[in-house]
Parts: sequence; structure tokens; C-alpha cells
Amino acid sequence: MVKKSEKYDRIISNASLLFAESDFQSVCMEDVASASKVGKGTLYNYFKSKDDLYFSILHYRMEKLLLVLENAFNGRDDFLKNMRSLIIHLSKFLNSHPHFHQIWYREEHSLMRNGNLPILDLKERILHLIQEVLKQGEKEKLLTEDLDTAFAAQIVYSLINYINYEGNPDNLFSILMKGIGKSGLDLAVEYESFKHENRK
Amino acid sequence: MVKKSEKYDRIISNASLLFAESDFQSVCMEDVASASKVGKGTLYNYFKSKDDLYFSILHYRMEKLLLVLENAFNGRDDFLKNMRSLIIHLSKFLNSHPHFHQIWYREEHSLMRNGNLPILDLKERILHLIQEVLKQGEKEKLLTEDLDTAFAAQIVYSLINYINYEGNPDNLFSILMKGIGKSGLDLAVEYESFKHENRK
Amino acid sequence: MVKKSEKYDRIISNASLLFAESDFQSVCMEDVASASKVGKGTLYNYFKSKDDLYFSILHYRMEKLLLVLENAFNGRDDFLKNMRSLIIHLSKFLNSHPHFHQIWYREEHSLMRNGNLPILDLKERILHLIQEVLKQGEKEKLLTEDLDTAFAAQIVYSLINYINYEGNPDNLFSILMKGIGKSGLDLAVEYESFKHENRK
Amino acid sequence: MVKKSEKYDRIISNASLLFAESDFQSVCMEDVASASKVGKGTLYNYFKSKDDLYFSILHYRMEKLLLVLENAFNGRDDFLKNMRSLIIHLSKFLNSHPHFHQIWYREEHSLMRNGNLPILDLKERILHLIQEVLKQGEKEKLLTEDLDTAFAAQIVYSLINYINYEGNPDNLFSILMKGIGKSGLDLAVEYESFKHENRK
DNA sequence: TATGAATGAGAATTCATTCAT
DNA sequence: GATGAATGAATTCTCATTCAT
Repeated sequence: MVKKSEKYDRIISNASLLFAESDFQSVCMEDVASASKVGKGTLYNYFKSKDDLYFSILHYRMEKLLLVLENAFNGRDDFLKNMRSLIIHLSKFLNSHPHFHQIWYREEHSLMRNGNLPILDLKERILHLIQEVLKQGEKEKLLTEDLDTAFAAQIVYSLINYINYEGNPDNLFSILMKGIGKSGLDLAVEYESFKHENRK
Repeated sequence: MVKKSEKYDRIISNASLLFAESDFQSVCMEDVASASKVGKGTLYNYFKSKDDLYFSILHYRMEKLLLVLENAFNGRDDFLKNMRSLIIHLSKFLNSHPHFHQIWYREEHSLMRNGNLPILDLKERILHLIQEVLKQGEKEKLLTEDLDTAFAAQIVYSLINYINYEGNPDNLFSILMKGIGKSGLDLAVEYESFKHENRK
Repeated sequence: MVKKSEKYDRIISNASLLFAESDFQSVCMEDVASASKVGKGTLYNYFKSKDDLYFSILHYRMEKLLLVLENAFNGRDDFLKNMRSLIIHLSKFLNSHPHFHQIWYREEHSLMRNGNLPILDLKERILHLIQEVLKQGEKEKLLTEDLDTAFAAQIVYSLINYINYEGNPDNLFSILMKGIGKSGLDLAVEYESFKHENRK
Repeated sequence: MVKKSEKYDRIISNASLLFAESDFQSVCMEDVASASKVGKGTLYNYFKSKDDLYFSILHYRMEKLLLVLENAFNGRDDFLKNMRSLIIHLSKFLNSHPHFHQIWYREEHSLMRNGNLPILDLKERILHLIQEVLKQGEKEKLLTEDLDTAFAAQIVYSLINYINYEGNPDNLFSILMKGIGKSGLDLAVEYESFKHENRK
């Protein structure tokens, strides 16, 4: 599913740039074609329609992101390590594909409205993965008792879109950790020292 | 600037609904006109262009929202009361104008890109207001020392879009309060009890 | 139903010419528009689509033709007079609208295939009218006994398309009259002398 | 010219079906290729263009039809036998190639317009053959005196398209025979009895 | 010879905007 | 002011044809 021709990749990349710069309707297929150095008709050999192209960008990247996150999450490590790994890989991925990031953010709502099932499924799987990490934290008694992990996963997910627009995500996650950590334990502090340790 | 004819209001309201249901390009002036029970040409007596109509929706509502928030914020009350007031009024406003809420969320990014100055200015003023409230909390020594209030205001702002989509915003803000509150103080707990007090 | 704007008429006329000269797909809306001296978009104010325009030509003219034939058929006159009247009016009408005639002929088969109901209905009514005239001839004992008038009407109808391409329709109808007339009576001869009478 | 590869035949057959179902522009070379189980490029080894393919269908079949009719017409037999033979073979041929029949009918007019010479030539030769048979009838004093045989051949030709769409062509030809037969002789009656004889 | 990916000319249709009434 | 018929620029998508393999 992930292996496609080099030309498919090229179109996805160039179209991402254009769609990130302007909105869906302001980008025309002619421009996508010439930016990708292919003929207009060629686009339609790879994508059924403009809509298909647009959603393929999301689907293709989200699929790859999910793979990255699945690799980043390692059940054997402890909660803090896994959480940090998740965040770092996520951050890196979004940095490598800023145009995808922008489109993803923009489409959060309309995706639900339009009911694009394959993409909604990918979103569910990403949320599920985050929740898995949080559940581990719960087991390790590091999180607020009675924390609704599904709800917390949503918050993390919604903050994803905030990462990278503000450079260093550590400030944000420091607040997040304190917010969801057990009172008295002050997870944020541990998280901070944890980072310094790792940097050595 | 805020006082306009009844017809202006009607167009803004009906257009909001349409623009919330579909995206900018999918809504045509003909539909806006007939939904508003005016002729197509009449729209152009009130708005220079379709773009102008679209951004007028944002501007008109954000202007009213700012008024509401300015009234809600009362320097004489204490931080918790003001913060809560802010949140409640915000929540109510967004509930009364769900279509505006949807459009606002959707445009967060493109606003910056397109550099629509009057609207960016309104956004700045809303951010500034939130920051003022946070600064008060800082003065009252209720927040994490060295908290970057501008940054925290951004987080609050970004969470605005999350409110109402998940019903009761209290869970969310409980986490937020803990996240930005001073360690040891556990602002979230105070916030919780504060709510119960007020309900009496 | 028959009263339409002058512009509607103009478009129908000009489009007829173009569609008669080339086939459906070879005519483009741009050409129809400029031939009719209207903007391209204006066509779509009068016709939902290119298909609609095409079939409107048929419908519009067939409706008028039916009116003409209904006026031509006069139950009080005798069979020969009515038949001749029918033929003459038909001939005149097709001469005045040669482009329509060409399109009508071309579409005979595809109409049935595509099941354009309003037009099929008009065709049925034209066939019915011809059959009425033939039934009168039957009553007057001028036709072959046991002649299937529905079938004979079909033959007359199918020969309509032949009229005018060969100038004087009298030769054709002389053969037709002999073919359907009662043996011994030689209707064709009567028909011939009838014409000469009328010319005096 | 008639002998071609098996692949040529296959393409002609499959293309006939498609062109009979839809009109020229609605059939695409891709469909013709896949229906014929050859690659798209291969079509262009057999036919210069789509137009060429289309007219080759007509030409190829009309050429074969002409052969059939030439064999059916036998100067030594009498008029009625030859006429009947002509009709039966024609009827059989059109029954075996219904898709060709449909296309042929549809193109009657545009052929003249487009001036496709090889096909117009074939049409002339078919008309000529019919006329030959009629001339024989004239010699045998079976037809209306002064009948214009060229004109009568045209009528017969134009009725070809009617055959098969209405099952048994005998009713039609009975009328035709009466129409062109000598008065008093009543060719139609002879024709009827002739058929019964032959069936024995 | 056979193939089918690539191409781009071409056509239908939409819709913001204008302007005569 | 209010209207909606007229306009044509702009855009998506199709498909005959080519040509490298």
C-alpha cells in the first residue's frame, strides 16, 4: 500500500505545497501538473479526480505517520520514554512535511462532515495509539486518577496541530504533563529532568 | 461599525449557515441571496465582493465577541472569577453562533496567510485580553513561576476551538488549570470547588 | 408552452443549423452561443445542458408541427382531401425547417433507445393523427380490407423522412396510395386526378 | 481488400457492438481496445484513426453485403424469384449483423454530408443492383408503366432500414409490390401465392 | 508487432460580478 | 435601492493519438 511509483510521490509532494499555500479551490490541476512536471492528463492516471488527489495527500501521509508512530511506541519502555518518543517522532514527521501538517489541520472538521472513511479510520488509529501510551502511564500510576484516557488522547491529538508552530514543543508538553499528571507527583518536573538526562 | 441595517444582519446570519455547511467556494452568491430573501445584486450593496462578505462574517462576530469578553473581564474581581467569567461568556457566545465558530476554526491558518489585517487585529486583541487575565493570576501568585503568559494565552486560544465540541468544558479547563497552576497549589482543585460554590 | 422569449427562438434556430451541419458532439456550446449572439452562460439560463438544448430543438419543433397537422386534419373533409392536406402541410413545415428535419431523421432510433419521454409522446401523437386519417379512409372503404392502420401509419411516418429530399412528394405518395388502396379501385389514379382538379 | 487478419475481424465486430450501443463520440478507443482484447496502440496498426475505424465498419460490411446480394441476384431467374431472393438475403444479412444495421441506418444522412467516397460508391452499387432487379421486372411487364426504376430503387433502399425492426417483412413488401406493380395485375397477390408455393 | 503511460487540446459547465430597468 | 438576466473567465475532466519499451 505504501509503495507507489516515484511519480506518484512527486505529485503528492508538489500538490501538498500548493494546497498548503492556497485552499482547495484556489489550486488548479493545471498548476499541480506543471509543478509536478507532468501533463494534466497524467494526474488523472494517478488520481480519479481533484478530490481524490487532495484526500490522497492526507491518506498517504497519515498512513506513513501511523507507521512511524507504531515504530516509536515500544511497549517495553516505560511511559515517559514512550511518550517522549511519540512526541519526538511526531514532531520530526510534521517538520519534514509541513505542507501536509497545514492541510491536516485545516481539514480536521470537514473530514468528519464529509465522512471520508479511510481517513477517519487512520485518525482513529492514531488516537488509539496515543491512548495506548496513556493507558501505560495509568498502569504505572503516573496519571491523575480517573483520567479519561480517550479524552486525554483527544487533547493530545488536538495539540498536535499546535506543535511546530511554536518551535520547541517542550513548553507545551510540560504544561500538558502537569495537567494530566497525578497531583503531588508533579510529572512535569520529572519530565523536565528526564529530558536533560537523555541529552547527556 | 457594529450598527448596521437589519438586512445586513440577515445576510450575515444566513451566509454564516451556508459557509459553515460547505466551504467558501461551494457556496454561491445566488444561494446566499435567496437564503437571505434578497436579490443577488443587493448583496453587492452591502459587501464589495464574496470575499468581503466572508470576512465580514468573521469580523462582525469577532467584534461582538470582543465586546462580550471585555464586559466579562472585570479587573476588580479576582483571577479565578475573571477566568471563569471569560470561559463562560466565550462558551455561551460560541453556542449562540455555532456557524461562526465553525468558520472561525477553519480559517485560523489561512487568516495569517492572507494577512487580513482588520481580523488579525481583532485576534490580537482577544489574545491580549486572555493574557491580561493570566497576568492577573500571575500577580496573585496563582500560576507557575516564569510562565510565559503570551504563550499560555495562545494555548487557551487554541483550545477555544475545542470547547463546545465536547460538551462540558470543565474537564478540559481543569486540566489546563493544573497545567498552568503553581505546583503545590493545585489550582485545578480550587477551580473545582469554586464552581460548586458558585452554583449554590 | 409555445410562447417563449424571442431569445429562446433565436437560440433554437441557430443551434438547429449547427446541429444539422455537424453531429451532436461536433457542435460546441461556444459556437452555438456566438451564432446566437449571446454569451455562453446565457445558453445555460435557457437550457439546463447541451443535451437539453438538443432535445429542446426536437421538442419545440415537433410540438409546432403537431399543431400544424392538427389544424390540417379536418374530420369533415373526405379522406383524400385530409390526406393530401396532411401531406402538404407536412411538406411545407419540413421545408421551412430543413435543419430540424435533418436532426429529426437522425435521431429516430436513438430517441427510442434513450427513452426521452416528452419527445416519444409527441411522436406517438403524430402517429396517432396519421392513423386517424387512415381510419377515415377505411370507413370510406377506400383502403385494402384488413389493412393494419397502425402499421400503415408507421410506414407513412417512416416515409416522411424521405419527403423533400426528392422534391415533389407526389410520386412517392402515388406509390403509397396504390400500395394501401383497395385492389380494383386504384386509389392512386383517383389521387392523381384529384390533384389536377385542385390546381385549377 | 476483404481478406484481413482475424484480429481485424475481431476489432470490427466488437467495435460494431459498441458503436451500435452508443454514438460515435461516446465510444472511446480504450473501450474498443479492451473489448477486442488488444492494446490501445494496436488499434492504430489496423486503423489510421477512430474515424477510419468507424467508417471501416461500414465499408467492410457493406462490401460483404454487396457480395451477398450479387450472388443472390441471378439474371437467369425471373423477376419475382430474384426480388424475393434479394429481400431474403438482405434480411438474413442484417439479422446476422444487427449492430452494423443500426450504424448504417444512423449514418444515412451524414454519409452524404461527409462525402466519404468509398462508402458512397458502395451505396451506389447496392442501389444499382436493386435497380437492375427492378429493370428486369420492367422488361417482364410486371411493373407500373413509366415507373422510374432509379426512384423505386431508392424507396426500396430506404425501406431496408425498416426491415427487421418490425419482424416479418412480408407485410411491408406486399404493400410495396402493390405500389409498384402494374394496375390490374396486382403483383402483391402473386407475390403472396409465390411465397406459399416456395414454402412447400 | 504489441503495449499502455503520457500528453494536451478541447469542451461543458459554473458563478462572481455588472448593469439596465 | 433592489433586481436578476447576461456575461465570459476560469476550471475540471476526457480521450484520441503518440512513442518508448
